[in-house]
Amino acid sequence: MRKSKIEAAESRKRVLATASDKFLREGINATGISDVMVAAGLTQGGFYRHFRSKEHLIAEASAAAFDDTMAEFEQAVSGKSPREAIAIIVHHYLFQLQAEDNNRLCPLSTLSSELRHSNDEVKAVILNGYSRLVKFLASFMMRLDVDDYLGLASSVVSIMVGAVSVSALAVEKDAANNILTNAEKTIGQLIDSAARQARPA
Amino acid sequence: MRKSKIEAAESRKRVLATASDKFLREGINATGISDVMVAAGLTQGGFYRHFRSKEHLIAEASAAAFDDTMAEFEQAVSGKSPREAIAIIVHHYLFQLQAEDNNRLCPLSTLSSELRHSNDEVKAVILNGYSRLVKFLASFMMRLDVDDYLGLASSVVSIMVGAVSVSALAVEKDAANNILTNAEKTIGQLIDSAARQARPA
DNA sequence: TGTACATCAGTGAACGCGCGTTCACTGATGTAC
DNA sequence: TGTACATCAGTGAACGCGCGTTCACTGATGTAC
Repeated sequence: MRKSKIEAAESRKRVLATASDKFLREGINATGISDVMVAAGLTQGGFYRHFRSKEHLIAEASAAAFDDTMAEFEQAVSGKSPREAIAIIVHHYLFQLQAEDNNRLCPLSTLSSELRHSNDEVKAVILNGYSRLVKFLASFMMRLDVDDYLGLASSVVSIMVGAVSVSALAVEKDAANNILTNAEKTIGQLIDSAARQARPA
Repeated sequence: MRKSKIEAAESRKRVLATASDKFLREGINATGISDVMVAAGLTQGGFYRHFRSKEHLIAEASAAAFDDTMAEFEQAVSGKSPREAIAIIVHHYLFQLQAEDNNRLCPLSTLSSELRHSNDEVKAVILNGYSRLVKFLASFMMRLDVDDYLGLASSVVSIMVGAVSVSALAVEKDAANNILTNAEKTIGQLIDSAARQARPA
């Protein structure tokens, strides 16, 4: 039954990707080890060859989710102007649950309250992802000569996370879209006014 | 062992208040029926005299939490000018977890992702609470002649919810305060510019 | 290169535990006469 | 107003279930000679 090191590494990746997907889509508490392993084409007993505990899986799966999200963003904005890049990121982020190919959800919005009581390692992973997103947005704001680009980026991420979190609870689709559209508009105004403020010297 | 109707009603209220507090502070999944009942001075078997299921308790406890939050806000802003009122609400909301007497947390920030997979009744309660908060804020913005007061209020709530959600995951207190302070500053700018825009005719 | 043995990825069953829920019971309260 | 009975708030033990984790085992892979 033993598999080669290459196969084992592939198994690990598959488990991680499956877990990440299931955690984001169905929630951490609702997703059991057995669910993940079976969906990854293995049996639950094998889990502990790859991860010490569910807590460790959560940490690694969250990190992987951020990696994927950031990679997708980086690809989506390549060659775009700072303004376009920001608009693309914001739109992608806000409508991540509405998109048809919604295969990249962000743990910040989707798992926040479920992670509030996990250990510091997991929290650190999530906050690190938050920082990466803030810095990524801030880099484009800097190129727009925004004064406090880190502060603004932080607030923009807060709006996005809040809007996605709340909209995910809306039973009616219109209510969700309304929240997200408002957030997008407000962010647009924030960028405009910060960029305009900075321009005249 | 039977208690009078008055005592029974008091028991129910006590269970509800205890549940609300424990859910917000320790999480819904981490809080068992037995935890709630014992903390309320009863035994777990009695729970089902008052509530049909945990799901129903969650719905009622969330509604109660919103009632309390809104009641506290209304009291805190009585007699204040619209600008002051908004500033007070925003500050109270943002620093709800940092406050020493943090006995009134908002389910929107604290339970969002845990509630994403509950039934429509629970979701409706939460979204209703969201609407109340938005309308409450909007009422003061209207008095500041803000054009799209509902839209702005919606975005302000999104910022607040996002900032509190993310800050709750920060291991270092400075990081949390930074996120919250940025959010507060950005909201201030939004209000200022929306109120200024509206003034000149 | 071929052989002998150790390793270990993966299996499938079992374990212990805590959860939400049910239930038979108690005895004070409420109600009908 | 007093009495007899039904009601039902609360108790405490039990139930069934699913969870995270452990474990003995298998047999292909890796390694040492």
